[in-house]
Amino acid sequence: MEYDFRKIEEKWREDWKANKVYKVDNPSEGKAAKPKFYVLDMFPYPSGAGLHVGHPLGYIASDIYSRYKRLKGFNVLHPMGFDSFGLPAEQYAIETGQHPATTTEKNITTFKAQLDKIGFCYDWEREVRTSDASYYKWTQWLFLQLFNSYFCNTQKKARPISDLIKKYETKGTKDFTTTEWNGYTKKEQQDILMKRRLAFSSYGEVNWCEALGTVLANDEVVNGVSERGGYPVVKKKMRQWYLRITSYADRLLEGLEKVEFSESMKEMQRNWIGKSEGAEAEFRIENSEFRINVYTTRPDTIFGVDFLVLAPEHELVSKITKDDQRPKIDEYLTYVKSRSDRERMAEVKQITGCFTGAYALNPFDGKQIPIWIAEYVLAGYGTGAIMAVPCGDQRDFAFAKHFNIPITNIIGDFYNGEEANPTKEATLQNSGFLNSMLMKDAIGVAINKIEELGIGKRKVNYRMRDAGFSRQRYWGEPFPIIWEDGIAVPLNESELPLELPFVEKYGPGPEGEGPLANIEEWVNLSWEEFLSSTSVDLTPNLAPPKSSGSSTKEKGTDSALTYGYVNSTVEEWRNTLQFAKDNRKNATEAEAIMWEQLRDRQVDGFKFRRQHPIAGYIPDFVCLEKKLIIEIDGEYHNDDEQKIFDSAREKWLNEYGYTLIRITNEEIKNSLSNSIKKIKEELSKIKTTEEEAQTDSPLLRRGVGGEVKRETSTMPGYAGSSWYFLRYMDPKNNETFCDRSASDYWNQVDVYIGGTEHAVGHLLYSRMWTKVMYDLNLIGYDEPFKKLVNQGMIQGSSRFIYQFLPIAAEPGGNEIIHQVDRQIKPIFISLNYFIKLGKNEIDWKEIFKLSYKQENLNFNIPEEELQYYALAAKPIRFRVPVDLVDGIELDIDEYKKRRSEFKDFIFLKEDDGKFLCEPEVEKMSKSKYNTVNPNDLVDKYGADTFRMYEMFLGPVEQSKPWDTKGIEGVHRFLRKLWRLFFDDLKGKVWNNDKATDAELKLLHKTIKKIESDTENFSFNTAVSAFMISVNELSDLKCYKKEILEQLLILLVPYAPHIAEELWHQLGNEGTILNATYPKLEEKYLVETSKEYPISINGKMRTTISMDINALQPEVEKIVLENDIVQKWLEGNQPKKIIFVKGKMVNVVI
RNA sequence: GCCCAUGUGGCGGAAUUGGUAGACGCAGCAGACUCAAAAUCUGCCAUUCGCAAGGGUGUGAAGGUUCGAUUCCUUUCGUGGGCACCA
Repeated sequence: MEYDFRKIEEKWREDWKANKVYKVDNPSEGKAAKPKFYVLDMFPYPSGAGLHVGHPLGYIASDIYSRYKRLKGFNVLHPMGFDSFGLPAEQYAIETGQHPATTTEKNITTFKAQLDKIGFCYDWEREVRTSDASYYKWTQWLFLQLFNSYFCNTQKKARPISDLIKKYETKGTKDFTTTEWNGYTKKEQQDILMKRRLAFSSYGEVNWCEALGTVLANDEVVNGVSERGGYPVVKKKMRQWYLRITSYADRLLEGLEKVEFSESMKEMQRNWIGKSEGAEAEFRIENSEFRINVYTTRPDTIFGVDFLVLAPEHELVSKITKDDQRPKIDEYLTYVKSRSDRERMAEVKQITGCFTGAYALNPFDGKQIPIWIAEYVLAGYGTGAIMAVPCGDQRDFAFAKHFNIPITNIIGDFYNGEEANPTKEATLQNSGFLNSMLMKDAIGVAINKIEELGIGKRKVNYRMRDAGFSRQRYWGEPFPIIWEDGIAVPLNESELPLELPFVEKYGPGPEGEGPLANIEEWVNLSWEEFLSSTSVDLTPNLAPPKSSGSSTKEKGTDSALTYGYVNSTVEEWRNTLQFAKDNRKNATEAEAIMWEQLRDRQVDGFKFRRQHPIAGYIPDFVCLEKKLIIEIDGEYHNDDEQKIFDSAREKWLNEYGYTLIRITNEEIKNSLSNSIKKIKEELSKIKTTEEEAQTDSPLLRRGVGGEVKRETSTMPGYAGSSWYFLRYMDPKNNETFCDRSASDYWNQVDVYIGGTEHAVGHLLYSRMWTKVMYDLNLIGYDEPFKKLVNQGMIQGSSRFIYQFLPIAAEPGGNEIIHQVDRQIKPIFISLNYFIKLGKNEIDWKEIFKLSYKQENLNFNIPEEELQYYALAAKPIRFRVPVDLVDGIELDIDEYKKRRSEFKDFIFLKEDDGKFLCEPEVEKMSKSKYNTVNPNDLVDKYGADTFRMYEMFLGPVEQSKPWDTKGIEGVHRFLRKLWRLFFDDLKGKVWNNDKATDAELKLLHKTIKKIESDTENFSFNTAVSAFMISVNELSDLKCYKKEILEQLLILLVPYAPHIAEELWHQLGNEGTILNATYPKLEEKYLVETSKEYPISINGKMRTTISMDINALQPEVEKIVLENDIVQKWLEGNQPKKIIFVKGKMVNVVI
């Protein structure tokens, strides 16, 4: 019986699928739950190119670990999904017109088929896709949680924005009083709140390309022009959404202490957050009331300040520049403006700057300090101004030298005049009250002094900025936001998901807006949407007003059924709002008196609004919390006809839960207190639930008329990936993003596997979201990933060949005098000729001659003509597809078949007839012709071989170039394993014999090694341990079920198919995945003797077998009797004998 | 410029806390089986001197600590990745 891996693997894949062996259940209530374990891969972006061998590396590692944990008795969650929103699909759509949803769907199908072939244990019922409306509904919902939250600086956590509003309304802040707050317009209030929301809108600079009419990502801009087309790109201010991740800077730093990430990963995140502690200090400017605030981490060096530098954009620049310096400053400012950020960053060597003519005064000794501006100081960091200490900072030093600014030395011998020394260990000199202090001690002293003098304060600074959260693109989550007269109004939860509308064209909208801006009917809400998104019915009365003359008051004119304003279009609703506005200006005397009593929460703290439309009706006063309406009635209400209207209106209001009380003009004028008392009584009578009490005005949601339109940008790629790990726990829930019981059970991701490229982006954002969700009590933990394993990148191994096109040139000149000459054929040269050329060991003339000779062609070009060709000879480098290369040898015939234009070219081969390519390691990518498709390898060797080979390549964390060569070895191993069970000739060889001690020792040695290697993600050494084990079992001719069965269980995580097959061949029922992991029995591993290495002066010379329990005296005796040791001693006594029990012996001579 | 990682045979890579450098595999060489090939099996395989026994040299380079260093320290060079001229 042969190892027919194709049949076996297909059989078991189908069996596993049919029996749902990978289905993972959340624990049902009351049932005792197994311990959980959550293994997560970074889900892929389903690109059109499909998987290449680099992708599965991490997936195989996580699959092995998941299966291992399952065998160890855990309930393992190991899901997979797709990060399916993103730019490539949109670009592809622009190029081909295919809708991103279509191509994405297609790509996912390909990905899934590829993944399934490798035999991963995903429970596909838990698959998530970020571009599915059922998924992004919750991305939008979470965005609204961010939008509706603020960061409380005292509690250091997110809290509902309503808490902040309450505070503003009742207590005020240091910036405004309660009265001021209540007096602000809604727009003003919302603008203030926007400055605190965790998801907020603000203006920011983007890369704007006028020619393409679009905003570009940083990597789409190359050297100041667009990558596509090379059009100029400028900075443009646009309204953008941001996440206030800076508020979480400290907690993101602290959180790193309690997660298992690699040190380098933590370091990268720390650098990104860039926390620095220092001080802000004020420098007075000579003869001026202005002061410059600088931020410094080294206040100890303050006596070494020789100049100040402002960022060119600093607001004080124009104010302090002296007249005689102004032309120069202006010139410099023009220069800086012409330079892109990229240029300002790129040219490190070039020192530029300009003196303002103004001087600052050192706050401690009053020394005059010249003030400069320079582009190396950035406006966005710190205060945009620095104090320059040339003896301690290399950049400041270079600047001082360049502009001949005298340098003060405050560190004595530590400064050599040649370069700056940023030490903190020097003893300070020339430093006033800090003299003779150690710099690192002086930092604190200096800060204290600064604070004491009131010229500054201790300050913590962060490099990290708030995260841009909007993209002017189509293929992303639409924002659940409607703009109403410049106010961002969130959608109701019931309106989610806000689905991405279908479009035909993906081009940018007007003014750099995203493609969604082109869809008018989507941007401008329809009346139905407008209605459905409000919290009350706005159309109680659809009948139109009779005539324009008499219908501006609420009194109807023709029938009892007409009692309100008509709202059947957005336009009409705006009219109603306008009427309400007008009404407020034309209050009656009684209304005015009453308003003075009701405003500003004077009545028992309840908020009243006046002339505030409730649907098609505008009451005089309304308290929305209690749904209490107060009408101030004039005499016409005594009119019979009006009474009909009034009672009909009241009935309608009652239906909507409103209470109405009427007070006449006279009552107010005669007895105001009675009227108020009446209102108070009514207020206390009405019982409202907490929820009702918090209901916002329906108008808060739908503006005060004017412009109403949807947000047209979409969310960035990391929106969906910031929380997907939670959705896997409860993927189908339509009531909530993830049920709390599910997130409590599965808890944190125990092991997260993925590449380092996400070190600062995705990992920081998802950590932030998790913290927000935790603060808002949506989940029970504030770090998403307990342990992170970084898989290395599998690089491609490209192959290059060199071509020589014979183009003749005039001697001494570059001008080409002949194009391709018919007489000389184009030539490809094998690698060694190229190397020889580089070393001038051969020249082109010889290459020509050799090539012709190789092809048996007559070479008849005169020598004097030949030199023209040689002069112009420059080899052209070509990539060749790696699948045509064996090692570095190119299959010329196949290559000529594929590239027919080369069929008549000469390929100059090596002496042994081989044509060699130049290898180079690069990123694996389709465009570099160096991708290897896992499917091809699975077809050829099987999934088990492929899995084990990927692991065998080296440590998971390490980057390495792909090389298919070694896969044979792993395949041989599996076949050798198979032969322990079945022999090609003899058939079944496994038996039920009792295992010997030696065999059991081998088994348990293997268990120990495999278990610890798997636990430590050292899969490459585990594979080699399997090989050793199988080799030894073969040598022992051990075909015993007792041993082999255990070995199979160890092997399941690595090679699940063959393990399952042999498990069943041994007569077992049910999947091997439900087997129990072998238990290590130390007793089989006990050794009695040890082969000690014997070193002479640290150099190993021989080994001696000794009792494991032997002690120093007997060991010394045995060792000294040894012939080899004797020889080295040459009759002398050793100086010392070092004996480490169980390790080694070293004889020192 | 700064930060992180990394450097071991022809190749991928092994080597608990400092304790036999090169496990395992690939490639290569020699041999067995075979009409032959495939498959399989056996042996050799860092380098150098030597017939051998046995030595010398070897973990990017140079120093250091140590009885002993691939491992720890200092300096330095190369490669890969990240960044922000970040005060």
